[in-house]
Amino acid sequence: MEKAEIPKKAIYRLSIYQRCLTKLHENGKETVSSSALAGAAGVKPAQLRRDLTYFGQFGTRGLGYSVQDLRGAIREVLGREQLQPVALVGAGNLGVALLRYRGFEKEGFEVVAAFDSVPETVVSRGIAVPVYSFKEISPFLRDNGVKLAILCVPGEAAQEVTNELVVAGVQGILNFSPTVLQVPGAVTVNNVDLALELENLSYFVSQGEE
Amino acid sequence: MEKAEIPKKAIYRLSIYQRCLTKLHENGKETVSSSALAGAAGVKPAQLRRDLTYFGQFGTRGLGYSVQDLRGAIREVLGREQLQPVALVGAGNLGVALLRYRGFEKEGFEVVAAFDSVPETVVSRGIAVPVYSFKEISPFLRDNGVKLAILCVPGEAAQEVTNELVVAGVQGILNFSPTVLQVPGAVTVNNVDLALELENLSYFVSQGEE
DNA sequence: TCGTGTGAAGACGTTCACAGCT
DNA sequence: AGCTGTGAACGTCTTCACACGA
Repeated sequence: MEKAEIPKKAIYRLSIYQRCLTKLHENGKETVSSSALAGAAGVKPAQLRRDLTYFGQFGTRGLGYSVQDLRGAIREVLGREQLQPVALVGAGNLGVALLRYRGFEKEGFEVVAAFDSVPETVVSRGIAVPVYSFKEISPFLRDNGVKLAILCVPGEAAQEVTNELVVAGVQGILNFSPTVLQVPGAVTVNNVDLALELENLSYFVSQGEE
Repeated sequence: MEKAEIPKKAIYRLSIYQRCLTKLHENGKETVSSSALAGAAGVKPAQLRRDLTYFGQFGTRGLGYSVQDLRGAIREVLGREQLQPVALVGAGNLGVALLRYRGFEKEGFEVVAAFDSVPETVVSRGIAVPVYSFKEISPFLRDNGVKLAILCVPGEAAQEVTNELVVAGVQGILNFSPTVLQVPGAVTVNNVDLALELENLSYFVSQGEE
């Protein structure tokens, strides 16, 4: 992997650029300048150009970028060429909430299965996804080539379940549990910690009072 | 505000340190060294010490930190001395999911009200929080001194609703909508973008295949 | 001339390494 | 002796400013 020098934040911004490009595309725009696109994405033009050059040269000097082409290029970089299957592990309060939410599917991810330690207890109202026991994790993920997992188990169980996911071949984990996960270098963990985010806001709110 | 030089990431780490301290406290530990606490939090000892010195001196040289005292100090820094009321705006799929989740309350935040453009349509099963119309946002938030909001409206409505929240005195917004919000400098926005996180993982997963 | 691509500078955050207190 | 607190070095990301091509 010779791309070690790409900032992780740049990958996030790539997704944002893509959204903006989609909007431009829907509005019939065919080309866009770095300043226009950067403005829409909430970054500086130089940053946008730098981010893109991590992956190649996509623009035409004096003209800008082709909305169509750039969109395709970013999609390819992000590995979103084909639909990615996702497993959801831990169908407790938050897990079921996310299953009901289904916002992932709109964005091109398919939650193909859910797993819970006690699958029978999962209230299945409004859930279109099958719920299996933890025992099925390894065989199912392997057989279906699932490489992405959404982890919503309680903090105490998180590491243990994670180990199982890693053995089953999962390479990316979206971790909603309040636990710092230990994983091999080849596995990526993105943490979404709702309590942490609120606590963080709390700090800035109390700042303002002084 | 003379604390402009504190990295935002440091505030997040503070929350993590606090969780570790709580665990240590429950285990009856009275003091802890920077290396032990840093290990539990998944950071380097020097980073932990640096983070703490942004806010003062809490340790004893040759000895370490008092678990109890440090916990109190961090709590104070984070502005978590008293219960913070939170409003949830946008009771669609995700909004209702989060109301059902109730994981915030465990961590000391109270969701005091929800708002929706069509409050009548909100399925109230399992929701203990009153749902009001958007019109009520300003008076309610003002009267109840709510300074934190969780925003779960669709992307198109996000900026408009945000403006209203800002006028109503909200200073911190946890934004689940896929929109880059424009807010005055005194307002903090933390973005939680589930699709973005999955897309990001998708990049790293496809990296591994090459 | 216009806007991209990029070397160089700058800002920011992290880590080192050790001075200094207990 | 042990561990914190911190100046200084380092690495990383961002921004500038301009050369270069369309």
